[in-house]
Amino acid sequence: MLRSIKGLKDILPKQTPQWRYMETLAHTLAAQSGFSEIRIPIFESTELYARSIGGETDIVEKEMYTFPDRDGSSLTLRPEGTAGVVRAVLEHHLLESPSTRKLYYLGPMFRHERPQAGRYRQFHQFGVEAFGIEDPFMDVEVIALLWRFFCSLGLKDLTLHINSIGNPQDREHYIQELKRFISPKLGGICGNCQRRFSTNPLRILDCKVPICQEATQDAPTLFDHLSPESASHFQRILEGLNGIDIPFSLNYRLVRGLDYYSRTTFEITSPHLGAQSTIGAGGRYDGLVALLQGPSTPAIGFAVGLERVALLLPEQIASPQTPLFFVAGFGKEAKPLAFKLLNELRELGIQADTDYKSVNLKSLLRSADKLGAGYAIILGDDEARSETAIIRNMTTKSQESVKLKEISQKIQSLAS
RNA sequence: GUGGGUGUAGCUCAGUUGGUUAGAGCGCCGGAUUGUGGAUCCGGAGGUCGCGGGUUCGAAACCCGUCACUCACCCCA
Repeated sequence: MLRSIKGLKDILPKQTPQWRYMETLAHTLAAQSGFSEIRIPIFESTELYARSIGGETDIVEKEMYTFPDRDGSSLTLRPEGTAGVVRAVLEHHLLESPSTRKLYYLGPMFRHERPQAGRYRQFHQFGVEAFGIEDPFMDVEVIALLWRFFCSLGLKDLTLHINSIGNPQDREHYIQELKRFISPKLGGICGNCQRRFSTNPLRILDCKVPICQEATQDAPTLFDHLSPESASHFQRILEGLNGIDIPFSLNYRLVRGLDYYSRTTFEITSPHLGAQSTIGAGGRYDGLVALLQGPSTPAIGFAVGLERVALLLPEQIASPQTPLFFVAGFGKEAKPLAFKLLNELRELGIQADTDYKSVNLKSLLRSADKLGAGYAIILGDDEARSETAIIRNMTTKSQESVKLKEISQKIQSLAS
């Protein structure tokens, strides 16, 4: 049997109502907060991602779907949304107008990772980006939007983790300090962390191996090495969150995996998921626009992993529906008339269906029942001869005979 | 990339220390008075037991390999 590609998932009819629910809410809440939708391509030049995400990161080193175009240039399926948005913003001069400085997107991303609960090779993100504002209230606004999105979906037991990783200079100083601290303990930490010591020392802080956690227990914190500007910026964000009653957990060990992050970083986790418990995360990336040869522009954003959110949603999403009219036409004479009626109902905007597989009244009504029809329109040869049809209410079982000429009008009044 | 777990009907799963026609529930189709659904009862269809090899008189079961799925490491949304 032909199967889908590893790590790619079909979203089946049973699940699509959940997805529509999430997507609708994303559009609504983003628009409420003044974000405009942007739709960017699904692949870009490899260089864009390599430069913005960082050449040393796992994403760029081993997770990108990279392929040559016909002319030999290297293209990559987008592994995240921010880089493409920044590229588009610069290409179309969107920073010039206040109305296009706050953007959001929704769509699939691609990373070649080993699939796992809540981790797929094609996954969907809802993300926002706000450009040009350094004010801490902007950080709070973005976090508040993320928080509101999850609360509106009814998600429970969430934790907002927040930290400031400072500006690049702060981090440089801190990394030196951290290395000095860990250096004498190097023999006593896990092999992974020994490797990280030279590649990405910050990551040692959030290693889950007990011996590493113990070794870094009294390590200096990045928080204590923030420049006065970064520290006060961060302080004002925390005050802002308190001011609007968003609970948070300070997590001095929260590091982000992409190179472009600076200062504020945050993530929201759920205890009901497996190892991949982060459902939304983001932070500032004040240096990225300039890195991509734009004007020096502060920016902040987040991304939500929609598959992970879907895992937390109840299976049944109640969607208010208009009643379904099931047209049960059978018999040589009646069937064409029934089809005509079916089509007419649809033209009128009424939800109507039938089942061509069922040939007698019994099986037609069974189908009507299985489809959850509110009414069945019974039209057999007897009715055809008298130019009538029977409207049967499937819940009350009451039914009445109606002239074909008047039936669509009658149905219209029942449908509303 | 590394490790663990699991592969039997459309779905969820039984299947005894290896033993002859591989089962159940749900779902699907049909019947129970000719043109009236759901409940009940009865019947039916549907399976190369993931695939390949081996052990054996005999393998769904044991062994080896392989593939797929899955969870975890890693990483991240």
